[in-house]
Amino acid sequence: MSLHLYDTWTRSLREFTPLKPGAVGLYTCGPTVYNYAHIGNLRTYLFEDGLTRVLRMNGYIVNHVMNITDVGHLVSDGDDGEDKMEAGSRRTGETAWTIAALYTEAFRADLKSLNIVEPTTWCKATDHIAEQIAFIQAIEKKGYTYVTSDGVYFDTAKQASYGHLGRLDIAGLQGGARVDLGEKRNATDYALWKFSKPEDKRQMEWDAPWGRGFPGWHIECSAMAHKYLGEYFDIHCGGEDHITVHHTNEISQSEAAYDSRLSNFWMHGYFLLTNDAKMSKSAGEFLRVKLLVDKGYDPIAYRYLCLTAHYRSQLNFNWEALDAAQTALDRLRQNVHSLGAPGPTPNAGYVTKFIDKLNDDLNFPQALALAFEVSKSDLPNAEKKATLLKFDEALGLGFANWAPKTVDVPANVQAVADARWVAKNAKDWAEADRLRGELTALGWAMKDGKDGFTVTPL
RNA sequence: GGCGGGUUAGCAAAGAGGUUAUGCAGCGGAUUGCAAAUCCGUUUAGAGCGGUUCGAUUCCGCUACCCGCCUCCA
Repeated sequence: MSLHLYDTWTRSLREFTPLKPGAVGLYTCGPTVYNYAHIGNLRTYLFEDGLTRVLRMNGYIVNHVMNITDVGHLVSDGDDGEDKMEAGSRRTGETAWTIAALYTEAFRADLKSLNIVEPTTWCKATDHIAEQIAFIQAIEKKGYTYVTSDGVYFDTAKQASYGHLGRLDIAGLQGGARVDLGEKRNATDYALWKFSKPEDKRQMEWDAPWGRGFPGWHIECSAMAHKYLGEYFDIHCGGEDHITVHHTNEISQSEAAYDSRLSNFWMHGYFLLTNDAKMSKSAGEFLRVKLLVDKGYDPIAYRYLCLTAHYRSQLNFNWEALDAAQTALDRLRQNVHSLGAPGPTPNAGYVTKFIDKLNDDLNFPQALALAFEVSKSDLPNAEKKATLLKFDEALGLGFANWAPKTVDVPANVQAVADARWVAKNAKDWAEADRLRGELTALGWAMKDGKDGFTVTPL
């Protein structure tokens, strides 16, 4: 089947056809680099990585743009909280610029550890201040802005189309508003430009026609997506939380400036839950890839775990599930490795079936199940291997480069093992068992094979 | 308060109106001097109540519970 993707804009599955034949313009909302990414954040990037891999498998050239938010993202409460970068700076004593560089590098290392293909273009908000100011001016020219004592705001009441993506019920919103409006005219109005307060002594601030300050959060994505992908491109992605506010406002800005809803498809990855609650940076558990590694897991096991659930379902993380993923991954890799050299062509029937599953809105759980079916099938080894390597172009589990870990065996351990092998072959079971005990005491396990043995640390 | 999603076996999690999801764990067997690994087989399902249907875990309704967004957020 041809590629079908779920579009949040229409709330339905739609056939994907690129706006320009053969090429796909993709924008994915990147991290705010004020802290490390947790594995919940990374689930969304894994979903987007799966998407780009499937697009490429369908033969498209993907122009993937991801932003780095290094300014303007406020800590709390609507539009009057503290800037996250400045807060991070105060917390650590480093400059805001150093913080941004540090966490950007950490983020890229996390992506790499999960075998996520990097975007073709990275763009930083602070490198595009001029574009953002120009974008705000375009919106201003159309008459959608107003100025308060603390910034320039978008007047959402003037935009009849506002809120379609999130299916916002504006009246209902106002009834339950939890945030003080301040000088904002409407609950849904949002900041385009914020003025520096003299007492804040900001490290990141710029001159603009309305006054010295910094850009609002939503404007960076609209401005940079516009710059790198044009007024209307194929797919825009982010986490499910972006549906009602961030993406709604990106669309709002773009419709105001140049009458475009920015992207043909809007896709959203759903949250990772821990203990049946959202994992968040501001509260509760904060699991980083580093913690998984410290606990002895391969980061790819986390990737595997994410593949077992559909991107539009929330995934409930627990350690038992990660254990299961690690074990399954190890066995699958070992199996693929043991198949030897791949043949020239994968099995066409299985590949078609595989792509069909992925083309049905990225059904990775079923695609993965198919990988197990192939692994257990009676295809010749070379063809089986070629097929599974082909699958891995989408799965990204790194089959091609994986090999069992080789360990250096200390000479004394090797000597005991050799002695036990001799005893075993002489059917001297008492001696063989005694030497096995000796190896255990040394911290090593010995596994007998048909023609030899292996020793591994316990 | 408004809007949206969910409830599947021990755990995680899919599809499909009637035919084994899958993985991990468990259990049984083969193999092994014993182990380990591997292979084969296999037990546990679909919140409750009602409706539609020859047939529903799958469609519809109600109830209960859970989660997300509406506020920084992946």
